[in-house]
Amino acid sequence: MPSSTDFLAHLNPSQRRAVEHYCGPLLVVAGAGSGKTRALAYRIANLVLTHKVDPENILAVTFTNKAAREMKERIERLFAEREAIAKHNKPLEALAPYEQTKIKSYVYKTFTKDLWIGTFHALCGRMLRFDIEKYQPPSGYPKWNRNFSIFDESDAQTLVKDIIASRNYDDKKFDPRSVRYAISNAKNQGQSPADVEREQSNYRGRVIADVYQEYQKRLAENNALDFDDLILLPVQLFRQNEQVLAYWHKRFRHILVDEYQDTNRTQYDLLRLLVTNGENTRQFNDWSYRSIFVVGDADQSIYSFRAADFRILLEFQADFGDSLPDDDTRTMVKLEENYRSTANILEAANYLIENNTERIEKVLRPTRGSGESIYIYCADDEIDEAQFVVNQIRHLEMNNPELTWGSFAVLYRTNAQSRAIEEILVRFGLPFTIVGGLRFYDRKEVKDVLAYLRAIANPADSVSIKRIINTPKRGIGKSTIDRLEQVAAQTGVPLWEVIQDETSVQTLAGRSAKPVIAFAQMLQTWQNEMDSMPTSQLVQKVLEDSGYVADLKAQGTDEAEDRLGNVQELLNAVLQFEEENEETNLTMFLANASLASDLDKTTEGQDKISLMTLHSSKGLEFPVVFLVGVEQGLFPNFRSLEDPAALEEERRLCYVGITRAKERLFITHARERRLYGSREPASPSLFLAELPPELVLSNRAGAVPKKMATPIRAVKAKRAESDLPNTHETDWKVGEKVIHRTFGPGQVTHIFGAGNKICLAIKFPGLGQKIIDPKLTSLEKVQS
DNA sequence: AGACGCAAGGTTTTT
DNA sequence: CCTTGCGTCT
Repeated sequence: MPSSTDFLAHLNPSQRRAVEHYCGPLLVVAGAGSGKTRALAYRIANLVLTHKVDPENILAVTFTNKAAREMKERIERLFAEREAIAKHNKPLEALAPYEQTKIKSYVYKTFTKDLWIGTFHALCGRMLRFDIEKYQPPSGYPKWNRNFSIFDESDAQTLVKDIIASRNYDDKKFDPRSVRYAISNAKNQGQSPADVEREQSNYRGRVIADVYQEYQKRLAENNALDFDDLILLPVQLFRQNEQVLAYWHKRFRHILVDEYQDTNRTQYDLLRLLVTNGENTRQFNDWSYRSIFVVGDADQSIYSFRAADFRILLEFQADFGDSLPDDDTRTMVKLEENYRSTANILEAANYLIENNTERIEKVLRPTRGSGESIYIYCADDEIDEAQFVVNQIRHLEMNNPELTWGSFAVLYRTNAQSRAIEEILVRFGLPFTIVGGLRFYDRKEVKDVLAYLRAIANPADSVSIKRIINTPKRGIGKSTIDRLEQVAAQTGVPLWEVIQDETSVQTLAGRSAKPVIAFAQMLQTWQNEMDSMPTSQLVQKVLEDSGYVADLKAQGTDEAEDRLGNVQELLNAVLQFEEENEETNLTMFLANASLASDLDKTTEGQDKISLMTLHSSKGLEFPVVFLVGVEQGLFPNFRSLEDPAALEEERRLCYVGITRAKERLFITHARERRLYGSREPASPSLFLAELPPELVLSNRAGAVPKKMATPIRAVKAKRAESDLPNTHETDWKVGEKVIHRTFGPGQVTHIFGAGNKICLAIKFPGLGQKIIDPKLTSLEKVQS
């Protein structure tokens, strides 16, 4: 009979140390591709299996919903495998489907159901559904209740804009975006409006504090929270209510946090409160049956603009640990073995990140062969760049049977850069998908339907009511809405109650009274029905009763057709949510929808070329990666050029990009780029100069003697490929001697491909074998 | 109340 | 260049 800890055998010593950690603090410094997700999943399994920890006592924080889902699946699989062996002495997949299902449902009921795994926001939202009514808001604010709405960024933005307008602040001086940003920042540092005013005691500080305070009051009046509140409110609640804190402290004895470098102050405060039960002592040391286990990589901290602070990671040992130096400490483990990328790619990444000052010393150790060189392509402009990328993809896909479209990723600094690439991909008819961009839940029609649902679940949500009161058109105009709202504000009665009162509506709305009353009645009917039918059924009813779908159908345009499709997709999302979760209700679905992101949908198995920003690529990996637009001012972005800390963050972003590649990495930059319409000259990014030259091939002048750096220009000149010298299969013979402009003399050992789509394997004395495409690199034949 | 036209502004964005 | 938002016109 295999022991319950058999799975530990596959781990390297560092991973094993991490996974076997039981009580006390542990910082796992995990480089890219070092198996950290695995370590997290295994440790959770090990806590339950070896240390008999009740799953209820485990809290695991991930950075995306997708990561949470994958973690759950991984743990479920681990348990199921073990269960299969224990019960039937066979691996899981050797069992009949019926037995497999039985085991999986047993595993779910006894282990994974009670684990709390999710993002900070999802987990805090869940805690608040229990305890938000115990929170005492500042005086003058109404209390929140468990049906609270979650306002997304655009809701928040609109609210700030309204407030700035209503208080007659100059919106030139106080751009709603930057004010919203300042408020968000304050919340993420745990600062109240008063704190903001104290810290910034000039006019601007006073205005921001004033808007912040009013903003918070309006959120309370709408029984709504923004993303930041989801974390901040539990922190404040824990500080004001010992019993509530004690409950959660006792419950979550083992806390695990992934991507710890991206934690902000408020999230840190939350963790600290949960771990220490609010003890003030700097050195908390009652670690019986308790642990805090964080995993992160300061070199991959790329969200400081969202108030993430990787110094929290750097300070972990001072906060929770023994503060001993690296070699002696028992509270830090480094995972440095990389299982993802070739040695060349890793060396380039290591070499680049060495240029940063603020970091924990760490190198990625390769476990694989050296692989291909990194190729840097200097393009004429963004169109040439896109052509190069697409040509390379077609060429590689054709000549490497193991590569499919899904093996390729194109990564860029800004979303706008996807355009040029898209156009060329469309022209060649290649399948691709753009990850990120406009979220499904941000589409107008989806937001409309969600606003209906929010208004039903949370009548206090006036923002949602205003959104839908005249959508579709019911003849309720702006002036009517303004009047109703004014009365609501002046009498302190929520908008929802004002429109419920027929006599008030009659006097206020005049001609529009009828439709307002009809709307209010419709809303009330839905509210009464909400608990007596499944959410999916309610949604269907709302879509019909409201006339929303009928209105879209009546429009009959292509756009309306698209929107109908999205509305249908939303209904599918409700159905799927009901299937995946045992007990669901409207509020739970809405919370889920508010916290969902475009990055959560799985792209695996789609077999499409992925286009995304560098930020979105974190945590992913691809056999072939193209890093495009690597130019000074674009990447690093011009806003970072003056600020050393910001520049280091850009460098980490570059590091993230490089380490996404498993087999091959291409980096491109253009001499000239269209920017807001005009053509701007562009120069290569300083990061290019920070890559080890001996690992890089390039068509650029400067990297090599000038006169030889020409062959790619020939492609540019629209010459047929067959016209290029020495690019056809028949031009080459195994054993031929050549001179490469970077590697020097070498000998051809293999010819791959056929016709003019070929690659040569060339052995360079002292450098080993490299695979070279004669179309991309100048090779001089040596007569022997 | 709604459509249309012009002006302004445009890093990244897990939640 | 392209999107978004606001203001004016009907």
